[in-house]
Amino acid sequence: MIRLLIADDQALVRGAIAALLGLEPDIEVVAEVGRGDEVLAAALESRADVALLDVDMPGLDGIAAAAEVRAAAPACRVLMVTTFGRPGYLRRALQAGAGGFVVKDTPARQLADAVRRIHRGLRVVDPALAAETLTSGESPLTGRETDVLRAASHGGTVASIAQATFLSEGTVRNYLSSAMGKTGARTRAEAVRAAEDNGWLL
Amino acid sequence: MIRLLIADDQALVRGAIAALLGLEPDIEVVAEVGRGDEVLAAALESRADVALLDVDMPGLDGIAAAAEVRAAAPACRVLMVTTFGRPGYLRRALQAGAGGFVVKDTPARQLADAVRRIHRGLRVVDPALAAETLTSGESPLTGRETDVLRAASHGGTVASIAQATFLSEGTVRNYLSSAMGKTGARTRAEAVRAAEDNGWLL
DNA sequence: GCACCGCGATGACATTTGTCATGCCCGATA
DNA sequence: TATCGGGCATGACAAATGTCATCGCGGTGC
Repeated sequence: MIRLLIADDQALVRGAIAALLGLEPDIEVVAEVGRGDEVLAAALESRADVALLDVDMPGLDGIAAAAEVRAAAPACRVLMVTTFGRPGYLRRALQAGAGGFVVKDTPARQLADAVRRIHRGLRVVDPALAAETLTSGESPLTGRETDVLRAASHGGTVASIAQATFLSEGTVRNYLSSAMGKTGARTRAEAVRAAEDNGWLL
Repeated sequence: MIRLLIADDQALVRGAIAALLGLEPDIEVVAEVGRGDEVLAAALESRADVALLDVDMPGLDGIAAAAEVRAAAPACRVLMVTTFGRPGYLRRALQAGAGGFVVKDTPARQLADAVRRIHRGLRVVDPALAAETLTSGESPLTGRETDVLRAASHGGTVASIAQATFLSEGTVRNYLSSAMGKTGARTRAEAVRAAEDNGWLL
């Protein structure tokens, strides 16, 4: 019997996945949570064998939650599930100790198999996403560039970004410019979008 | 027996919801599709009583699909499901003939009840979202303002927006400026975000 | 008919943004 | 140690963006 923990912020999806996997004879759903910062406690208390974690969650994102689980409950393996197949997500999830990574538009019947593979210690990675990750490479953005771009992602002015990052306005413009160069964007908004699509802002 | 059609672009979610509702004794899932432009044909062919439609789908968005279904298969009632509780979505969904509207973070067990209510011709609307919709009001944006803002939502320059909308650059700047005024935004990107959050760009 | 309103357009203007040359600091390397 | 390179920071300058006043056109409604 595989003891499974499910973490997803959308209650409907969480419950539906629980119902789907609950139909499997060898899987038992022992915990369901809707926030990243509740994952670890639930994993410990329920003694789950496998944790199915969504990347986008309030409180703590799924990748950080995966790292927590791997550190404090090494017996519990992690399978990440996400809506967005972003190269950077896959890379960081695996670095955080996740055993697998699937996107939400994979066929439903494959999910149970993925859980079983993870439980046996095997790796499960979407092949297309893996290829994309390998070709896209790691983030070319430097630390401050990432900070500034993340601050810019809400759409504010340079002045507000400068305040948020404790930098001079000129410096902010500089980092934005350099980030735009590296992403091939002609606009700040394009750069933000490109970086988000690659998962470089986490 | 309620004959149910499920439309959602994420195969995993679609399958999981099918599994969840398939457990109900009085519900039978008779069709599953992953694109908006496949909804109508599937509804007709499967003679579904209720269509469960996600808003975000490729091909044709769920609201347009709902209008199609109501026009060509009036016997099939529509329940919209969405990730984002945007005021404008609810308004337009109901105008398109949907009988109900639920967000994906409602508890899973309520979904079956919602389907039954819809089947009986009742209305199902998330109360919090309804309140937000009523207070936020209809879109204050004029047609062209919406067009320009939508074209701007990808982050391009004024020149590219002008090309895409067949307008002069000055005119584009004017519409952007006026949209920014109406949304209370200080930046084009902020205006885009505000309009998206309200569902005004659909 | 006439006022009104949304749409499309223009040009001038002040601000904001993006680009560039430059300098500092620190760690790596010859 | 001397030098090099990369990340970090700044200010000046050019280009783009946002703002404003104004105009003509075509419907709508009184």
